[in-house]
Formats: sequence, C-alpha cells, structure tokens
Amino acid sequence: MYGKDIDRKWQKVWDDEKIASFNKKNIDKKYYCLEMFSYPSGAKLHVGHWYNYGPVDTFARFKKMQGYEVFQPMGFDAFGLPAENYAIKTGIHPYDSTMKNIETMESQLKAMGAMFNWDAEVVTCKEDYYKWTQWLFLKLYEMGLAYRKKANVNWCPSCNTVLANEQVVEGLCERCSSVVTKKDLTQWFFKITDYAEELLDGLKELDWPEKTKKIQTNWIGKSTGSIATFKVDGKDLSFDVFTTRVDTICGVSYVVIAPEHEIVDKITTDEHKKEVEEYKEKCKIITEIDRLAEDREKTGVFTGSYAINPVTLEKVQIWIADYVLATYGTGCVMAVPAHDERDYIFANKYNLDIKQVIAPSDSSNINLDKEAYTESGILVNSGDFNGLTTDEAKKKITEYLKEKKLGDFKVTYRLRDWLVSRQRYWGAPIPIIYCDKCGVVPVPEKDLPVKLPYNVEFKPDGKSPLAKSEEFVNTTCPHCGGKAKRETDTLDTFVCSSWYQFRYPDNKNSEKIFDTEWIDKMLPVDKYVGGPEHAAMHLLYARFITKVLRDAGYTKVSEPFKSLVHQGLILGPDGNKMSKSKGNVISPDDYVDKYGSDVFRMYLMFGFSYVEGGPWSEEGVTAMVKYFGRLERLLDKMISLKDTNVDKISNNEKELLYIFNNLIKGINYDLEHMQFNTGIAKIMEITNAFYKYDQSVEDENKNTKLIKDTINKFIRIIAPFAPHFSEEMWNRAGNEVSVFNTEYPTCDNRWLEKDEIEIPVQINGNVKFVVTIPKDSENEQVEKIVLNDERLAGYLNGRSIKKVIVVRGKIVNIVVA
RNA sequence: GCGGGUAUGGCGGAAUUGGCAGACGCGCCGGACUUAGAAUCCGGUGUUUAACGACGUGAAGGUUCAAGUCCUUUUACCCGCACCA
Repeated sequence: MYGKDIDRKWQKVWDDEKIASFNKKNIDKKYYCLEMFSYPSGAKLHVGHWYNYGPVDTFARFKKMQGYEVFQPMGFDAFGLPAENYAIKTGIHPYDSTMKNIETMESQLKAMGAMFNWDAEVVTCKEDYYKWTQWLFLKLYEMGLAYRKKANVNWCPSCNTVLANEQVVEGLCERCSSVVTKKDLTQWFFKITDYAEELLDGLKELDWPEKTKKIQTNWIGKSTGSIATFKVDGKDLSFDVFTTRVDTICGVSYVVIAPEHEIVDKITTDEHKKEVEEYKEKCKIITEIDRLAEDREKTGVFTGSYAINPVTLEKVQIWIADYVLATYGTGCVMAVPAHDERDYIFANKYNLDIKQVIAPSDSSNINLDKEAYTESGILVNSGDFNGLTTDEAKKKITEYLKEKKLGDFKVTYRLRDWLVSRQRYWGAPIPIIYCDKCGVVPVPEKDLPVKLPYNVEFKPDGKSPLAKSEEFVNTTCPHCGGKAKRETDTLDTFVCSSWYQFRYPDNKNSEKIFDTEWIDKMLPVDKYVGGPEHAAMHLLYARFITKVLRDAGYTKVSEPFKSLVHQGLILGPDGNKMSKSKGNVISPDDYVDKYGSDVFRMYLMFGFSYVEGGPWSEEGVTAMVKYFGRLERLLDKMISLKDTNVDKISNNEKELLYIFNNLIKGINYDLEHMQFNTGIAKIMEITNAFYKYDQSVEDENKNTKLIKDTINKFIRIIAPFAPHFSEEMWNRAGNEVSVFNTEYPTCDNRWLEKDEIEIPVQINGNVKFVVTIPKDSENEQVEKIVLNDERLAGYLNGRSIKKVIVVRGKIVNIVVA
C-alpha cells in the first residue's frame, strides 16, 4: 500500500539517479521554474509552503516529461527581522536559529519529494551570497543609483528600525503591527524612481495576473499634468506647484505648501511665525495612523505671505497644511475650491474665496451649486481662455506658461525611492566606510564581503547593533589608509531577494556575481509562483534590480519573471486564516507521515482552485486516501492480468480508449494552465472508466496487450501529480527507472474518430432530446433528421415551427410559436 | 472615496469560444458481498410535482434562436490604493 515508505524508497533512487539535475547541454530546451524561496523564520514548513511547492513541482515534472530541461531550484531568504526578534526573546543567536531552521526545512522539503535542484541552493545569509548583495550595492553606488540623504522616515518603535513605505500597512508596521512614527535620519536610498517609466511600461508585455500588474501600476502612480511657478509677492522667491488641472488655474484662490517644505521659513512673516512654528511641531509628532484617519479634519495656517498667480497675476494667500504631502509632486499645490473637494472643504473652513471657472458643457443649467465639482466642461471667468474645453485649456495654458518661463508639462510618479538602510543586526552590512578626510568611501570589491560579526549585542535600543561592535566599526580608509569607521546599518532583506533568481544558475561562482553569457541563456524565469502578498514589493524590486544589472552590462534580460502565478491561501477548517491563537493550524508533517506526500499534495491540488485556495477539509484528505486505494487496486489488477491472445479490439475497449484519449487532451491543457483540480478530476474519470471496463469484460476476453499499454500510459499521466506512487507503479508494471524520463502522453486522435455523434435538440432554448447523426452531416441533413424524429411531435403540442437553427456539430434549436 | 475581484446543489468546486448548468469529489439514500460490521464494488442524488412538466447560477432588467458566460442597474463579501493635487 502506498505510504511514506514508498516516498522514501523513490526519493533515494531519484537522488542517486540525479533526476533533478540540470544538463547544460540541453540549454536550448531549458525551462526555469521558480517558486518563491522560503523565509526560515518559523521552525517548520506550513501548509502554505506545501501549497506553493507541491503543485508547482507537479507542473515542473510535467514540463520535464514534455521534454524540457527543467531547472527548479530552492533556497532560503535567511536574513531578516523575525530571526533577530526571536533571538532577542530567547537569546539564541540568529545565525544558529536560522541554520537550524534551514536544516529542518530542508529535510521537510526533501520529504515532499519535490524535484528541487539542491546543487543550485542559495542561502542569503551565507558569505558567498551576501558578498554579492554587497557588490550589488556598490554597483548601484557607482552608477549613482544608491545615495544617502537625511529623510523623515517611517520608524517602527518596536522593531527599532526604519521601514520602507511598502512596509507600512495602514499606519502600522507590517511585521509587528506597532504604530509607525516618523524620525529624521540619514539613510541610504536606491533610486528606483529613475526607472518608474520603464517599470510601468514593461508590465504590458508580462504574462502576469492583471491584478498584480494593476497593483504595480497604482504603486508607480503615474500622473500627467503641468508645473506652474508662483512668485512670492515682495520677495525674490518662487515655488512650483504640480497640478493635473492647470485648466482651473484662474480659479486659484490660495496656495498650500507642505509644512516640511524648506521655503516655509523664508516666507513666513514675523506676525505669523509663532503660529507656523507651532503647526509644524504638531505635524512632526503626528503618527502615520492619525495621518491616515479618514474623517480627519483638514487644518492649516496662513504664512502671512502672498503668491502671484502666473496667469491672472492675482495675489493669493500662501498657507501651510498637512493635507499637502512634501514627498509628492513639488510639495506645493494651487487650491481651486470650486473644482476640488479637498480645497473646497478647506476654503469653507477658513473663509477663502471660491471662484468657478469651469461650466458643464453638456447641460443647459449652469448652476453654481457648491456641491457640484465640475470635472470637465468649458472655461469661464478665465480671461483669454474662456470657451476652451478642459482638455484644450490644459494644453493652451501650459504652453502659455512655458512661453513665459513660468511652467511646463510635467509627469509625476507616486513611487518613492527605496529606503534600504536598516538599524538591525541580522542583514547584509552596507559596504561603506566613512573617513574624516575622504568622506564616503565604498569598500573595494577585493575586500568583500564585509563580514557580519558573530559576537554582537543585538538587543535593540534605536542604534544599530553593529555600531556597538568596536572590531566591526573601526577600520582603515581604503583610500588614505587613515582611521575610519564603517557604516553600521544593514540592508533591507528585500535587497537580498531582489536578485536571487540570477544567482541560482551560477551559485558557486566566486569570481563574479554570475556569468553573464550563461545567465542570459538561463533567464528569464519561465514560470514564477508565489504568494500575492509580494505583488508590490518583492516583484517590483526584483524588476528594478534586473534593469539595473542590465544597464550595468551584466545581463541582457530586462524582465526577470516572464510568467507569474499567485497561488491562493489555504485557510483553517473554520474558514479563518490559520493562526496559533485560533488553534486552527494544520501541520503538514502529520499528514505526510501518516498518508504519504502524494496523498497530501493531491488533496491540496484537488480540493481547491489553485489561485483561490480555501478552507481545509479533513474529509477531503480521507477521500484522497480512499482514492489512492482505489487507484492502486485498479493498477495492480491490470498490471497482473494474465496475457490473453485476444487481438480484436472490442467496443468496450474502443469506448475506454475514446474516453481515455479525450481526457488526456484535457489533462494536458489543465496542467499547462495550472488547473490541477480539474486535471485530477479527469484522472478520476479515467479510473472510473477503467473500472467500468473491468466490470463489463471478462478477464479472458480482454485485449491485455492494449490494456497494459494503456495502463502504462495512464501511469505516466498520473506521474507529475503523484510522483512517488507513480514511480512505484511504473516499477511494478515492470519498467525501468524512471517514469520521469519518459514522454508525457498526448491525445492519440485515432481513438477519437467516430462515425456518429450525438447532439442535443432544443425547443425554444430548452433541451428536449438528443439525436444521433452521422459525423460531418450538412446542416440541411441534420435539420431533416431532427424534423423526422418521432419524438418531436410530442414536444410541439401542435405549435408550429418558425425557425430551425443548426449549429454544426454542437446543437439544434427549434423556435416554435 | 477610487480601482480590481468574487457570488453556481447540503458542502468543496466544474463548465477552455454565448451552445446539454452542476464534471470530479465529499455527504446522503439504495443495492451487491458478508452471520454481522468495516472495507470494497455498483446505482441514485439541483428544487418542485403523483406524473407530464415547470423552475433554477446573489438581486432586478436587457440583448440573443440560445446567457453562469455579453450589456445596464443593484446587493453582499474579499483584495489593492487612499488628502497623490
């Protein structure tokens, strides 16, 4: 009986036979199948890992049997906060706990029996990997894409570290859910904004879920508009505003500047100084969560200065308000209360003018209803621009401003540069040295890696743990040889995972990050599968870094992941997300141990639509155990049939082969599209058809040659779904190792040829009966057969036929009065 | 608020291009085997009706010979973004 012993037996054989190895000679048939590597924070693999890796392994084995040279590596995203937090709690060093977890997880992954190429393994916290993460940083520095600046950054007071914008979720720390605050710190950034347009544009050609593309599109947030320069009245100062509604510029009744903007101090008049300073202070201490509060009232203060509208030359008040973001656009906006809801609320509260400049073009009633924010229409109260449509005006007014050197067309992105500094221990040290004489000095490539020291006090106190290690901090300047200090921040772990897909195929290269010529043959990844939670961060960063490596001349690849799939989420039996506190966590190990890896994997593939997931079902597992018994009994019986000398192919056999080949066609389609549930349903249908055949035909009347051939084919069909089980059956049927070195069966059309087909007959769209017609009948012929059918009159009840519609080979519909 | 998605039997879920709704499985009912049970094998199982039939894919309309599928309106839930000028 199938179980874990059979798993172990074949896992060992596969190991010896090196079934997962990659033969470089077949590079022209390469298929790079990649699952997102695991994060060894928890001690064990959970159901989610299995749901990612199991079905994708089925897909990879299918590809192998299709003749592709499959490269399916696995590794560990080993740096990061959870290991460090665990260390802080327990005192166990992150290196030790991580290595132990990796060991456990490796053995679990091996128990899964997935066709992972372990020779290609990467572990991001090992020196031979993070050396190249550091090298990558230096490359970006060299290219001007890594820079340092003082920034008002997101700060997690619990993790004691900076967070990237993407790691702040609804004002809370993504990892620990503490309320995120702001802090001014000098930090390292990657200039991802330089690639905003290409990152947006490149999405078009990708075979990715539309939703994921949409998330990235929103995240990049391209906005096309204009920039307009407002001079400060009575001072030799000016500032730019960004607007998408330059057509409303004649309706500007005040302008607003973000409180953090540097110009604020210069324009604030003495009598408003106190008020402005107080307001700025208030903004500083506000938390992200307060800032995001939906019903938060808009606040602001007048600076005392006035700005000159570049079109109307009117003087308008300059305010500061925190509803204007310093980090978007220019940090200054022109306010048009008549046509912007936010400005309207603000203007009403502080008694500022409201001037309508757009009238609806399509309606006769030009009412000045204050609640109606006209989106588009015809310009009014706008001097020379009156009568233009909004679109015309956007163009004309910007051109007018451009001529006067007071504005231009402008594209703005919401994407911010990527903050990569982390004040934590467990990460790759940033390879930078600070020298009093030479300033910022990158560590020379020959000195890499900058090793992460083992003995460090990593308890958090807001300072980087590395700053407390004298032996780490103190060094000599590579430039002048004088005393110098190292950068003590480490890199965001997303940097580590942004390039791992390049390292797998050349993971032992000690000379270079990877061999360009080889990598250009191996990349891009043909199929990438992982959770949808990485839609914005990891997947965007990896695309960015790929483009950087390309521009640095290290690869020709522009997009790392050609085709992407997100698996769904497996919930607890109660329908809730699995969590220890809810007590609804399913442990894969127990099931694998009890029933074998294939039962567990088959259950996961059969029970849900792959991209949807759903709640765990204990009955579903039992059902799969039963199915394996049914399948094994069938195969064992068929394999051991005594050979008969029957040469004739009976109708029963024709029917069986017809069903079999028809379903093979569907299974190939299902696998190609990762529709595992329907693929398995079809395997069950084949099983049922075999049972039916077996019951209908006496053993001595069976064409055993045909049946045994078909069974061999069937075992190969099942192989990717239940690899251990199938290898065992392949062996019992007297075949050589391994079933995975055989070709995946495709439909044999000879068995599908039929002289007659059945098509349904509808009356007014409702199916009434089925007629058998000769294959390839002409429509007139079909109509005749149907109209002559004796059953028809009974359904007509005397009604007259108005029309007969014949859809060739599909259906007949009779329209009656 | 904006953007995207989902909704199908008692349950998980099928239906690839508008063409037999409910594949496959669970559960339930029945039969065979058995002293009996378990296991196994076979059959039935959308609702309603005695039956013919009628109705049926969140709700309401529409297009079509034909709609789960296309269009309009709408409800619930999920996800993403959220003062982005």
